[in-house]
Amino acid sequence: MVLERRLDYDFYGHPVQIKRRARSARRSVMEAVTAVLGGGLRVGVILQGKKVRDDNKTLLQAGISHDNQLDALGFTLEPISPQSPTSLCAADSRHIPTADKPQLLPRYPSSAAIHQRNQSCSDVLPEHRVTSLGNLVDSDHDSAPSPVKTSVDKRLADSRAFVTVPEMGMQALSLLPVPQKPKRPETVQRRIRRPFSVAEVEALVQAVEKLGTGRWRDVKLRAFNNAKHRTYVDLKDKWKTLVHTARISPQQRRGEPVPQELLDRVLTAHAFWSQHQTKQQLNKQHQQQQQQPQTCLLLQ
DNA sequence: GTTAGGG
DNA sequence: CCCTAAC
Repeated sequence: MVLERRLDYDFYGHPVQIKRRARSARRSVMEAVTAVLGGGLRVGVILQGKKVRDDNKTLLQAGISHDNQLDALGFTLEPISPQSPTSLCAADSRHIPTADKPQLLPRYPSSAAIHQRNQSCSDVLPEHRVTSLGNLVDSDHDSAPSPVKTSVDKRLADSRAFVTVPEMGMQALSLLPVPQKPKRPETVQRRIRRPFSVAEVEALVQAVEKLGTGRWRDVKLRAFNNAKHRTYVDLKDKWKTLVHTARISPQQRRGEPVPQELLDRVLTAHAFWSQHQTKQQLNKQHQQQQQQPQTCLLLQ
């Protein structure tokens, strides 16, 4: 179910169409609601007098029986704790400057979100050197400054309002109008961009040369086990761009130049493992074709 | 949770 | 980087 389409932008400011599905819906709703309320409130859900904290838990897990009517639905509006680290890192301001007043619209609607995303709040990374061929890429200085753990226990005490809506059923609630166009859909926290250093590229190339292009989990564990901000998906993506970079003319490349020697190794490894994958697929097909007659014989 | 690709 | 269908 495609909920909406919004304009996003890639690194170079080119508009990109992104399909947003149910998984992203909750973030959007939270942003819209908080925007309407002025950005100074957080929204909690209350069912049958019990506060629903963990969205991943079922109502039953939250201690709420399901055999009752969902007529005891309510919500809380609480001020965001002033202790919450609402400050943003410098690298976070990627959005186009407008007349908006960011101070009135905190990027983080909840402290939980802050804890999830704080990792991205480190600034430009200092360059680090490769010391050995093993786990050369570490992330000690990459990891973001540890956030201040705000106590969430006093949130209930800070509640300013508690409203129940017994008349409103689930259906009506789901139809509550949501602002069609939040001022800045871009408010969805996105990981800060962290260009791969030459050292990282070196580590990636060496790992792929050894493991191939279909085991990114292992590549991550092998060469980026200490780089928390580099997921195996990131490594897969980086390899893709490396192959592309190696194929285009040096004049078209941007960013910190990658030594040609590395790019050559990229192409070599890419070619090698491509054939490797093709061979394996052929073997697979041959095995299947050879098994077919056997099963036929067995059936006869 | 991983892989693999398009966006 | 993000998003997600497939596995």
